[in-house]
Amino acid sequence: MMELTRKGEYAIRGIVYLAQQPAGKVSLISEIAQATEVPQTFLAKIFQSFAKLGLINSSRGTGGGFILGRPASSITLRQVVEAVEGPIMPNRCLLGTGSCERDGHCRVHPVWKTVQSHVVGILDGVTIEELASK
Amino acid sequence: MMELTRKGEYAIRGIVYLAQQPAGKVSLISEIAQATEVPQTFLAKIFQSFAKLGLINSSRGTGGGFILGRPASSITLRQVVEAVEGPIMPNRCLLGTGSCERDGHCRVHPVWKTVQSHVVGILDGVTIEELASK
DNA sequence: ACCTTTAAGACCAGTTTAGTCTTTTTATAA
DNA sequence: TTATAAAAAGACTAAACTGGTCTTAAAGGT
Ligand code: SF4
Ligand code: SF4
Repeated sequence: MMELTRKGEYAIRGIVYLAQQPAGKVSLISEIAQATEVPQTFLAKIFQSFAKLGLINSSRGTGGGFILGRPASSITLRQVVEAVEGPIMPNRCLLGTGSCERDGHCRVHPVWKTVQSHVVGILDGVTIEELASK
Repeated sequence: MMELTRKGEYAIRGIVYLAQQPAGKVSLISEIAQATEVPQTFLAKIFQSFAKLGLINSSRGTGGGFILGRPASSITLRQVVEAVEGPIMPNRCLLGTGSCERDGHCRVHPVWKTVQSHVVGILDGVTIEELASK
């Protein structure tokens, strides 16, 4: 239960690799894919999601590639995971009112809410900078 | 991310219903399915998993049905969820050594371990008795 | 015998996962 | 201005998983 998909795992590996590069260095997707042992075309998709959210900046053409969009210390593990896997949501009823007609009197509902806030708290407490340090 | 499946949701509803019945009362799968708004044949499968683990007792024939296998206070939400969804496992590398060759130096690994232990702790801290009280 | 009830397992449509492949766009360099 | 380099976009796919259904078998009661 609650397993991270390959996409999430690869996403973390990819952005951590970026954070480990010297400041200002632009990395090619081919280079990142090889270093992180992730299929290149799949990683490219993942990085597109990051770029849309501003987590990384991309540039095309000769000398192009990827670079962190903001300091590694301001990117949390939660942001990376949610960028590719969607919000952390242990049960459907946490989305909003009306998603389950039982949620008024349901005793299980608050348990899932607790789980959600704990997991969010843990992942928000870890930055990519911390993960990148060796 | 981390969403409980229908099977897990239905499993909880079903066993909580059983716990809400008067002591000694045997419930039919048709009755439970109707009360919990779960497809009957699907719920039957779920209850088979419970029976194998001893969480509930089943008997066939006239007068048969399902009854809790042990006190609701000694069944935790974790046991119920894991019975149908498998172990709580945020990432593959938590299964055992060797599942990821990076786990020695990996900084992400301990984060998933923390997530796992928190979620397990929360779900183990909730009994079906608590969920069944009205 | 006959009826009731769960057990077991085959089956299935739809969705998601984990990618691949091709074409297009943008940027640099000769 | 042409060639080259690189990411972006999107179509496509096989395999697995989800959320069930259906049929037959087994066990128990009358
Ligand atoms: S029954 Fe309770 S836990 Fe289940 S979806 Fe509804 S509100 Fe959430
Ligand atoms: S978190 Fe680290 S140890 Fe776990 S699968 Fe990812 S790289 Fe491997």
